[in-house]
Amino acid sequence: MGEHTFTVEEVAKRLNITPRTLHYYEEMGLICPATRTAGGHRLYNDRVVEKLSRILRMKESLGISLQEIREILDVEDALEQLRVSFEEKINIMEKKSIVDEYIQLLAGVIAKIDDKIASLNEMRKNFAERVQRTVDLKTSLSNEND
Amino acid sequence: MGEHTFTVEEVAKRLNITPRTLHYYEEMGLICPATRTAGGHRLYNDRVVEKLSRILRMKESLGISLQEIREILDVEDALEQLRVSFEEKINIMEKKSIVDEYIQLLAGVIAKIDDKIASLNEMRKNFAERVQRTVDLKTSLSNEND
DNA sequence: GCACTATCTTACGTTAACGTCATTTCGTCG
DNA sequence: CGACGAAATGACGTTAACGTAAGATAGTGC
Repeated sequence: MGEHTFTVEEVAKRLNITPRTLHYYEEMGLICPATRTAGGHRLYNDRVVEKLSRILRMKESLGISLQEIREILDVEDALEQLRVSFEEKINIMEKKSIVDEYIQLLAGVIAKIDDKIASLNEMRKNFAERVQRTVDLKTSLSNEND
Repeated sequence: MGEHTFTVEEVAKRLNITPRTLHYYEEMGLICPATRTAGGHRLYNDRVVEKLSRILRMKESLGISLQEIREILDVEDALEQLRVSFEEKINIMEKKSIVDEYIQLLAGVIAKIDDKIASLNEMRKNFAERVQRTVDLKTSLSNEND
């Protein structure tokens, strides 16, 4: 029952990026391969591919840096650790601090997303108006040869 | 009835950028100052400031390069020329070609905007769910000290 | 076992979008 | 008019996010 794994090239092709990008994201501490072959070749699984596609969406749509993405992922990982070892009696205040940090962070991200959506809607409207005026211009151009 | 003009620093402060950015955008052919003083100091007017804030919005919200922005602005300028000298009997086919090019270009931009908005909405939903789960976790943490 | 292609690691190269001097000239205010 | 803070014009520096090339292994099909 070994889960499905992918080579570097398979992942790259699937996400429409290059192997170099995978290496780079690993250098930056954003991801790490699920495992390696005896010879040292990287093997990824669905979980990592999912994470990667999230990273790419954040980068592309949200336009934030890999550094900022890393901060989000780091807190998420800490949170995951917290869920897994939930029963462990590590300092409760410390747990709460991680949770609060995450909520704060995401609140900021969501606010940013909302701003962006609002701005994009405005731009869309603006561009649509320009297109409309240009279509009108085109119409009047057609009536010019009479 | 000379229109209001602004110095480099005034514009920079107003748009929250640096003078260097203004110089750079001018180098790239994105803008040019309305006029200059006898001594060569740049003077901007409201029109240029408006254009600049559009450029910044495109860059920030749309996340496109200055190069792509320039292409849009170039076609807009050609279109403006066309409106101004509308009566001139320059080749009608040429006019139509400019108009069509602009409509094509903006259609692409608008499509991109729509994609982006859709993607951002998805991400927003995803993040909101994560926040919700984390808030739940926090609640269960509060019940831990009993 | 061998040929051939994919990967690995290391390291230097590249591009966009400015930042940061340095030097010189300009605008203006007492 | 003299000083002093902006502005101009080079020109080199910087950073993020990869690209690219090289030399050495690893994986794979026959």
